[in-house]
Amino acid sequence: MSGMTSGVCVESDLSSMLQRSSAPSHHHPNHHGYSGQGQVSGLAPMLDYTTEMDRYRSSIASFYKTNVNMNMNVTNFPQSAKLAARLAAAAPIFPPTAARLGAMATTPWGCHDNMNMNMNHPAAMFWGRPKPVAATPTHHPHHHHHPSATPGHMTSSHPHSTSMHQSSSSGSGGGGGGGSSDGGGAEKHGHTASLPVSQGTAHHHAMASSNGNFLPGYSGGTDCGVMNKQGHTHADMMGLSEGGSCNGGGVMGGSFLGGLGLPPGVIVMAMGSAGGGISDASSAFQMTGGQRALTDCQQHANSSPCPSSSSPSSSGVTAAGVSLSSSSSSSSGTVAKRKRKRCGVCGPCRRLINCGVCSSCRNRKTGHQICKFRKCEELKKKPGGGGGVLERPPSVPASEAFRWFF
DNA sequence: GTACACGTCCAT
DNA sequence: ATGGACGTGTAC
Repeated sequence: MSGMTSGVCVESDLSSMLQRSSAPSHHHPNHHGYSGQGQVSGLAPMLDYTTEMDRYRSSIASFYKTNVNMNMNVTNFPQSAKLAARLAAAAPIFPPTAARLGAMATTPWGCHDNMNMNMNHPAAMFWGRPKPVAATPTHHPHHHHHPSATPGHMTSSHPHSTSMHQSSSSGSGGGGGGGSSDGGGAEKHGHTASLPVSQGTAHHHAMASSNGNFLPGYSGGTDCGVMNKQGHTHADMMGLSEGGSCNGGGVMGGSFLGGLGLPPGVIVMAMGSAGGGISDASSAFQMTGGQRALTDCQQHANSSPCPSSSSPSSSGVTAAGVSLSSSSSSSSGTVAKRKRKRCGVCGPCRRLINCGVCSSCRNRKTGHQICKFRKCEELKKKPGGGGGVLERPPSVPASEAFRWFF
């Protein structure tokens, strides 16, 4: 951010300079100790110009760097990104609209920028054109953006740094277990590699950012494979993104917008599954999610295709997501605060074997914790999570279900 | 009863 | 803020 800020700042500086090129006085005494003193009134402008240009260039560079590293610079456009995401999620059938709206949302926002340029909007709008928000609607062609993953992905997913950490250290170890190798090592690699904006489609990032749930072991033949084809393994591959995964919304936007990608029919069908074809999705979950996949649905009761109705296994769980089980405390009217369960569909959940090297594995007896690499993404988040009714609608269900179709 | 794993507390 | 230890709920 600082880089961006400076970039903006410089830009204004430069523009102002250009406007009054001959003006000996500068309003940036900080940058040039002598400039403000008018000692070399004749050369000062020239020197300043040069230095300013240098700074200008470097700033631009840093700005780009920052943006790219920020995962499509979404963080710069949280509002629009969210909006777009929501729209996409809300009206998945018409992603173009959502996308467009998302883009629109961006525009005014940038224009609203205050004089302080806190948010660097001007700069973002100008320099960031190739990526950000536009990102939401534009480069969907290839990657699938997860509605929730988009905003704040980088930050929120950072908790992962932990696992990433481990993966790198234990690296092969983590994946070693199932030969899943977890791409721990490839992670960083992906980041640096995808820096250039020149890549027609910044799919690497988007992909990665949205993805996350994919452990190499599972990634085979899945939608996200697109990325693999690129030969890049993104940092988030370890299952970073919250509920990441190549989600439906993004995919749809992409396929519809770009006209490429998956057959519309398939997409529609997939989305339908999230709501109507629940059974399909759930079965998929069951297949790979493990025995608990079904019961886990209690977490997503709000928006997910919880197969509770069809799964007797989930004893005390109800469609409302509220525990009616006689067991737990719900002594009076207070909603029981049941233990959350694994979502069963995220990357970690789908992982079947323990790494055997993480602290949890090593201290299994005393730690009572599940392998770090198997720790459900959902459980890593705060329990409350703000209800997440709108914030991240179908983080797992819809998107995850979607995934199974590719 | 046992094993597993989530939630919480506490140390760093 | 992060990670470890422990209590305890849940499933078998």
